Amino acid sequence: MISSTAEDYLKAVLRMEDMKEKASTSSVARHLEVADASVTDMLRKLQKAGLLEYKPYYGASLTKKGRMAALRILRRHRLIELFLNQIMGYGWEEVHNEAEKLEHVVSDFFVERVDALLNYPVKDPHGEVIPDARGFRKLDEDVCLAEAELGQYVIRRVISANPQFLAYLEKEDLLPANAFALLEKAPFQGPLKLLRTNSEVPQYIGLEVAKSIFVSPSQAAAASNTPFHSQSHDLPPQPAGRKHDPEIATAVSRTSPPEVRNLNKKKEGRPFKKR
Amino acid sequence: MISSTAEDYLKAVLRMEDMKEKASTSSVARHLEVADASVTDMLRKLQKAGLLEYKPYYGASLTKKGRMAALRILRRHRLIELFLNQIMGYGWEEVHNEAEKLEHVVSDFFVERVDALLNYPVKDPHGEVIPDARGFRKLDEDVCLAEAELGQYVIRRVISANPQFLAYLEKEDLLPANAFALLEKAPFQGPLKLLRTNSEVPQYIGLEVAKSIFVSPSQAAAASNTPFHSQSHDLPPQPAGRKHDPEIATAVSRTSPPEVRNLNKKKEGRPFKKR
DNA sequence: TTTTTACTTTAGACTAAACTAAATTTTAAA
DNA sequence: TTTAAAATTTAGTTTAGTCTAAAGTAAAAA
Repeated sequence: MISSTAEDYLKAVLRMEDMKEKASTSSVARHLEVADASVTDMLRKLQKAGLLEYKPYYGASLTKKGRMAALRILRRHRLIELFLNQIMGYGWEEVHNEAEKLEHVVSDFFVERVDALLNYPVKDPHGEVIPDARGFRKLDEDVCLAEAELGQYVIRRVISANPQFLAYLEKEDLLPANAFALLEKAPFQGPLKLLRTNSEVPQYIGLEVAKSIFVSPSQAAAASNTPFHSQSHDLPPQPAGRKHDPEIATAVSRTSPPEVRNLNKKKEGRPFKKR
Repeated sequence: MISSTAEDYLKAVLRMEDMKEKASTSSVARHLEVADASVTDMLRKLQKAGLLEYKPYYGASLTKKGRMAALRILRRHRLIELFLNQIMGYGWEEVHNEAEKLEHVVSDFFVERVDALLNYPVKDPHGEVIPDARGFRKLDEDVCLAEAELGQYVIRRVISANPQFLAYLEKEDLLPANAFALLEKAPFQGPLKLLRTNSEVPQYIGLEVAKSIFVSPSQAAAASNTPFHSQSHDLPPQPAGRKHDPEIATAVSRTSPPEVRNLNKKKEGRPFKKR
């Protein structure tokens, strides 16, 4: 049995591998807000359990077994986030912390129930892809807005667990699946000038904000309306080399949208954001 | 902060006090399936925290503070059970174990969301009363079927966490709110002969089974249809002596029934029981 | 090459929650 | 009233997860 603490470590290593960063002791420590020494300890335990390879002074990398365990938690986390948002009436900025707890506790039955209830969604409220039950996932091709050229874009995902930050983005209507034009980038870490599609007034956001937003170019009017279901044109061309990578899922067409309940949020009156 | 382990201890003591049993070290240990010595340890800690009075060799009793904490968990447990049953499509025999985990983990916001989603229910799927947010609860007047006289009854609650046992009761259609006549009681721990209202064939259940079922006499056709909402005639006459007992709730009339989703259960095909 | 800095590991200790075994207190029986 | 049995507490361990302080390693700067 993997403890929920261990699950958090695996998740952190997976996140870093996804970002193509080295999973060093200190970066894991920073992620989990524990002391470096605690990480060394745990990495050794996880290696003993066959969940990752760990070479002293060179950091860790997940084994197949560890990768599956991490993807299992990632799936739970993202399904639960969507569940909280769509069924329980949470705001998108509120889902992360609750999901962080539930993901370790809930039964597999619960998770599969949620999956069915939401009609087998492919993305969570932040635009992140939900791995399927076997750990497959189709990763979007996107770029960080902070590094993007001028042009037309669709927001793919937003990487942040900070409720205030997410609430700000919601206020600015910078949510996954929304389209906009990047008009200007001021020099010297200056702000970006954006124009949302179907909006007249341009808006300005700081570079730090842009660093958390990932986008893909929107050719013509191809922008998808919902972040929750894949469109076939989302599929990147299958790269040639990697035949059996469990994370490149075969395209599955999914149908009807999830049954969305229109609930109000806790500070009543504020209507539930329709996306 | 009260640990979830501590919460389990408080819940166990509350259950015993409800049953008018002494909360002795060994009985708590039996309930929680831990060693007696562990209980001694924990009771002392809980006393230090002001949650219960504990006299060595004579057992424990909850303080006001401890009682509130225990009722809070009880409320969570029962709301979550109903939530799993009504919204997540769990069978009534499946809800207990999942609720046992979730009750410690979920935020207050989640609990209040559930309460609202279920339209402020007063009973859980087993017929147990759900304390309100301030710890008030109106306890049903019921008797154990094993000790009941012959006559007409309504099932009030079923006390068991055993899924097989609960599945058996479901098969026999002995569920909270169902009405029946007790026709015979065979001597020497013999079986009971019942006739369910609107049924032709009598059924026989063992005395052990009857010990888990709590009933109240049904005068005429006064049987309530749903276990989830209080009927004003459920209210027992307010006892004279105890003016400020926080557990005797003032009667609150509650309206529309909860929105029930008709979901199928996991071993698909088996339709969700309508009550 | 040497030194400094940043990162990593080791060692030792702490807390919470559990356990077992032995000692003590209470209760019930002779 | 004494004694045996049952219940409870005490004492000493164990395990998981964390910490701090000190020491070691690697890489960058001088």
